[in-house]
Amino acid sequence: MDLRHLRYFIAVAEEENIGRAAARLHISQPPLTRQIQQLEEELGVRLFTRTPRGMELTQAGELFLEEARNIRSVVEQATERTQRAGQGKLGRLDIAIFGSGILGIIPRLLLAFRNAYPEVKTVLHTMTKAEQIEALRQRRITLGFNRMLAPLPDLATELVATEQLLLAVNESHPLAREESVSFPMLAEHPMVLFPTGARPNFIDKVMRLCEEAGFVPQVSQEVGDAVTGVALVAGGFGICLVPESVTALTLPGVVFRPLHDTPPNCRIDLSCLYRTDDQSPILSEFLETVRAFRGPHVAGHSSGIRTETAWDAGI
Amino acid sequence: MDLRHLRYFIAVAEEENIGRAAARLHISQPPLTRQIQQLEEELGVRLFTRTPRGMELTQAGELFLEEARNIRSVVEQATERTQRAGQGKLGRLDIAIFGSGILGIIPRLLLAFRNAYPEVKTVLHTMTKAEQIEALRQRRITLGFNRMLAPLPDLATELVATEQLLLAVNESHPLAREESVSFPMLAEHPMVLFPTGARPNFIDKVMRLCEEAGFVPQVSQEVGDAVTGVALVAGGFGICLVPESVTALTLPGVVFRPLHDTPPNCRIDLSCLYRTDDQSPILSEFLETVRAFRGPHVAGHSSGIRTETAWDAGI
DNA sequence: AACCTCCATACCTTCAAGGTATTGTGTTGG
DNA sequence: CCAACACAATACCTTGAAGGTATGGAGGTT
Repeated sequence: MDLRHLRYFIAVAEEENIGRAAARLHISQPPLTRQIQQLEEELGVRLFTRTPRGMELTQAGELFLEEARNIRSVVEQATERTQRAGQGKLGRLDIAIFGSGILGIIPRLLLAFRNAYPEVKTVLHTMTKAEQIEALRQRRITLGFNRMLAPLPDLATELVATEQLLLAVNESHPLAREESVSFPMLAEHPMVLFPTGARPNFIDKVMRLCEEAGFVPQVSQEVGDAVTGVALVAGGFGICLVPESVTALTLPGVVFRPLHDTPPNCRIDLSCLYRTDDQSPILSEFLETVRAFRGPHVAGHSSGIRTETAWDAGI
Repeated sequence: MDLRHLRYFIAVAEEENIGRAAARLHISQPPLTRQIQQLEEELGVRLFTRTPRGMELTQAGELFLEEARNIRSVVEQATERTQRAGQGKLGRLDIAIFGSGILGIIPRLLLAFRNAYPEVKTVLHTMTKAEQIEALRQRRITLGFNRMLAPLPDLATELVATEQLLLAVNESHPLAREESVSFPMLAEHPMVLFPTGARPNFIDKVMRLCEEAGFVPQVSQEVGDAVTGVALVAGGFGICLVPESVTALTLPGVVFRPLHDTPPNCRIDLSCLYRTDDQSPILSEFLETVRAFRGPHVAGHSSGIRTETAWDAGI
């Protein structure tokens, strides 16, 4: 049995006349007669009683008509859903974020994507950079957000945004009295650094900037993520350089101060990471959303900065 | 798209290898490759990613696999249900019964049929003989139960059973003192007759039997059905001849007495009536059940009596 | 009786599914 | 590093079934 048989059967059942049904199907009458006979033979069931006025459904035929219409609609829905899946409009996207990634840009980006593609279920996983790379290679996730991603042969990156660095200080700290601070002013002040773990990371960036400013920072503590770093600042452990998105987090006693006289590379990137061999249309659509989102939000700061450039600036 | 495409797709998706899938489908590899390409092209969706180790489903392909399996099972169920419908094992049977038909044999017959064909929904309609004939011609019912059915060109009958006649009398009536009664004893006693309506009917039978016994009955009242007749006997309106199945109905003050020295035609038939042109397998199965049921239950009384004979004996 | 309207049958044509042989492309093993 | 292997893709041929035209045959109507 074929879907063609069902289409023909439905037409004959509705027209109650083979000739008219054949016209509707744009075929001639004899083949249609044969297809119906064939269908009846294959099922072993008389679907029509032939009357002088045409074809009349038997009770079994009535039942089969309902079933045939049902099959038709199930097939239609299946193809439609599959096509939407093929266009990246339906499905599932597993995304990894890092610890403080829930602050700032990422949630707004995810919201924009979910509004544009409501039928794509996004699943968030919190992972470190190394875990993200591992998970991408094992295909447990499709995309990861992170900073300072080194180029890898099997993984590609797409810049999402670049952010300013800000100084987080305790309100009782001498530097809190400044409107804004410059790099050399940071020398001699104990500094909280993050994250621990795989290099290169934000620590290297800070170390290099300090070095360029002519000093080596005093490390008071190394911690896992920016949120913990700011919490230590609140506790008086020292000062801490953070990306601007961390200001979304307000802790009592902590104030943020901009940096002045900073070199052009004194910005930190936020990128997403994915398999170069991933052809998933959902990923493509997500990356399109990222590009569209990056335009209005980082224009003037980093528009035109390519993945490679972001990396070069990163270390 | 064809059901063949779905079958092939499922095989390839399950084997993750066109060659093995082709072997499983008993075709060679190249046609299968082409069918899959064709399916992808028609849907406009890549369903597989070709790897050196075989075929791997894309996300859209995973979705389509679920859909394809679903379609397959829907089609299987549709054919199976249609086949059962074609064998008369699934569907609906509209049956008409007459007023007192709910007494006696019919409910037992219907129960037997429902046990044998649990998926056939039987719908009962109470109709007079004339209404049954009309409803059969309009196809509103498939089968009617009645007594004393005259042969009609477009309708056929099947004898279900023959029943004895019994005398229903009030317990205070003189005839109630007899163990059994003979026809001549009925003369002079006012008699309740039924049913009113289309002839020939039970009245004609009773009138003829009285005539053969040499008297014309005194009619005290004509009523619509046996139940009303017996109710009038309870009320003292007179005596009433009824088929034996009416004894299922016990009314206070009414007793039933057998008739003795009765002629062989002093039995009343119960038959079912259906269209001669009705090919419905459900009807055939029902008639088979009737025949099987008639055997053990009326053996010795009327086995071997054909439809025509029943009628001949009826009037 | 002639005609009309159906469906069914006979016979031909064509197109696509299936087969065989082969190529191309990655991966693996010596 | 080359040869062998495994896989899908392509080229080309064969065949079977779907579709077309012409016609038959049955039941009903004027």
